[in-house]
Amino acid sequence: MNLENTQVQMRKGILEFCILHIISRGEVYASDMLEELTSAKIMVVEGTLYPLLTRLRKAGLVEYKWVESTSGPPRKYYTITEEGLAFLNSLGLTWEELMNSTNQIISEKQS
Amino acid sequence: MNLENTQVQMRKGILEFCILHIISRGEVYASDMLEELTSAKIMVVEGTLYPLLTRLRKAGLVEYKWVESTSGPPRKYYTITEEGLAFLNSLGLTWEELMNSTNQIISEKQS
DNA sequence: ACTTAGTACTTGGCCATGCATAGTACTTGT
DNA sequence: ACAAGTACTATGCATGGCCAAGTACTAAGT
Repeated sequence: MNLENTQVQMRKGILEFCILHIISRGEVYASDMLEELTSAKIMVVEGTLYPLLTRLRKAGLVEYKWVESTSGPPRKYYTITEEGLAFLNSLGLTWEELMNSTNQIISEKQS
Repeated sequence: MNLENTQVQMRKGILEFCILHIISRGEVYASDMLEELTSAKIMVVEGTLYPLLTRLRKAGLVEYKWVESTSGPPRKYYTITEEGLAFLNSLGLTWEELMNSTNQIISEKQS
């Protein structure tokens, strides 16, 4: 029951939401996402991101195509699917509700 | 990869935060917490709450005392400890940061 | 007295997910 | 050739929410 562990738990589910959103804005590959997540101070490592992308693809929420790179191996560029967009919308609502609920609770004063 | 599942994931970690906060506001027992969480639209069931309370107690973040009830079996009334208060403060910061980070990402427009 | 219903708490096992770690494959620079 | 950098893959672990079943105590009905 340490702080770091709880922080990890808080990120669960949110990550999926954030990544779907990033992909929905245009073609990106893994390193793009890592960069954006890091700049938003959401720490993510490869070992988390890649399996998640695989899950999203298997669920039909995203697709990818191989694109040759001028430096290094080819990259998987991801795009969101129709189904992914619908899912993203639902997640947006869920996030809104969760934020409201939590803020409602922590704004209650001592009774 | 269904919606309900992701909603569960999003709640992870947040729950701990919410419950600690509720306890910090005064003595409560499990049903009080369930009621408040439900009224804030955070769905929680017994099988989730009781193990969590046990974890919090083992970690020294909360304490409880048995109190006789006029109707039904005695109840465990929980209070927060010094250590729990400190932990709660850290979680508050973490929640703030997570909200900011997530909102930063989902507010980015199509590039 | 016995049964039924309601309340409070407990326990064991399942599953999804983030993460650590190690490994593969390709390209470029020296 | 070799090293370094980049991109992706695979395995196994720990955490924690949830389901389901169970225990224990009290109060009300007959």
